[in-house]
Amino acid sequence: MKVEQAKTVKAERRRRDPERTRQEILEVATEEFADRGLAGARVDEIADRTRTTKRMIYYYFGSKELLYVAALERAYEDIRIVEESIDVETLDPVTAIRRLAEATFDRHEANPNFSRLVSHENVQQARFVTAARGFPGLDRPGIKILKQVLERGRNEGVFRRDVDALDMHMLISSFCFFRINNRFTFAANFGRNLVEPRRRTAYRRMIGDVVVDYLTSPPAP
Amino acid sequence: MKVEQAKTVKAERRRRDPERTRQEILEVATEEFADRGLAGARVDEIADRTRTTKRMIYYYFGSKELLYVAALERAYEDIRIVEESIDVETLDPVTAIRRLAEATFDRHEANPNFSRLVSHENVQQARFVTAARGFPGLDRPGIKILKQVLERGRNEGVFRRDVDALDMHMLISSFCFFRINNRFTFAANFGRNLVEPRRRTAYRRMIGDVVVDYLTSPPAP
DNA sequence: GTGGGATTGTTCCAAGCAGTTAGTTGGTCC
DNA sequence: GGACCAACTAACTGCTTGGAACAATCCCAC
Repeated sequence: MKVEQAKTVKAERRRRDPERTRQEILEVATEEFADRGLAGARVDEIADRTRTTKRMIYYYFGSKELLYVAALERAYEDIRIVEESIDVETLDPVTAIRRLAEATFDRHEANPNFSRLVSHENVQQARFVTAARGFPGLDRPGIKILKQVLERGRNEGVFRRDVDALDMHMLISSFCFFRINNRFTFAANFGRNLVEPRRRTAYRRMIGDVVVDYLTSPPAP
Repeated sequence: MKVEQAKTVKAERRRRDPERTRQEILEVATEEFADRGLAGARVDEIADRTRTTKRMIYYYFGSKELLYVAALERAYEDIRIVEESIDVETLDPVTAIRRLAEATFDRHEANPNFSRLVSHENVQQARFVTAARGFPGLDRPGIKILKQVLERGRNEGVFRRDVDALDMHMLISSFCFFRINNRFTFAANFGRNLVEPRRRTAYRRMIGDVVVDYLTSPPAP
């Protein structure tokens, strides 16, 4: 079915469009690498699922590794774009932090390939995230916003003082990441589908509650 | 250096010891698979790092995949052993849940290869955790304990009522898992080493606080 | 139009790798 | 002391796969 389609499209081509070819390779590669990792992915397979040939992959990206890095970079960019769409400044800190948590939650949900690529990276000790110097922005804008909100909360006396922005980011990310990334083994081990639409809202609220409850509790002596 | 050592040991051998050979293969394989995943791992490499040969791997385990499954199974067993060492029954619910969170935290810290293997599994959609039917115990004992503690807390009126044991397990695991598993990309992106001994205690307390604060807050209307 | 750089297609190869074949050795039981 | 078998070794095989060679074709500037 899919193959048939692909073939049909393939037939009516031979119009030049470098940008589109590049994009298409990148898209297929992202999926393939997310699926199987750098070692598991097959360049031939990527080529077959594209409207172009293996030659083009090497023409545009040079090597399998460089293609992988390109896919990684794109994934990081994609996930960062949504970041600043919240008008955090006008909200009270408690609502603001909840919104931020929910935004992270949605982002992970919308971009499952991101988690999987990151997973692969970690498994090989972030060899390529580290290697690609000048890697897109380091997520910093998101952290800055977080920092501001935390500070306002502390100044207003509603947030505890013993957490910083990176800790908060970690708490939020871990929950969102785990829910997407580990849904398979979780389902296999406990028979619960973490991603089920029915549960989505509940978990979204849950991470919001977790964050708010934690931040608004006084630290233990 | 390492190679030298290995060679020396290799020289003084040819004593038969099947059980030990099996164990040694399994140990090296666990590391190799955790490092590189099923696709990335090399059977030759595993053999080289053992005091035995590739043929033995096939002799004892049959195939690369079966060896992988064996390693996975062992990892799950290892992580489950520590589980019941807490005398949760005698503690008040708040302390008990904190202890449970800390135990999970310690377990992940002590067993980083577990997280990595699980990560690989998820990346390939838990093909093998699912395949190996009768997979060791489904973590259930841990969940049962959690359930009891939550129930007692609810009965005593200190815990909120809108969370169940699996949700709690997920919240706790996600934090502990992320800290170990994503430490590399986190360090690369934010320059913070999550695993640094200096921070260990802080994060251990943090997950305890998070859990307790969340559970003891009244749910939003 | 046409020359030449930018793209795309086809074919092949050498290395890498899972898995095998064919045999050897050590130990145990009689 | 030798028969038998589980445990072991080494060398090999054939397939897969990243990558490169070598053309062919397109299309824009002039």
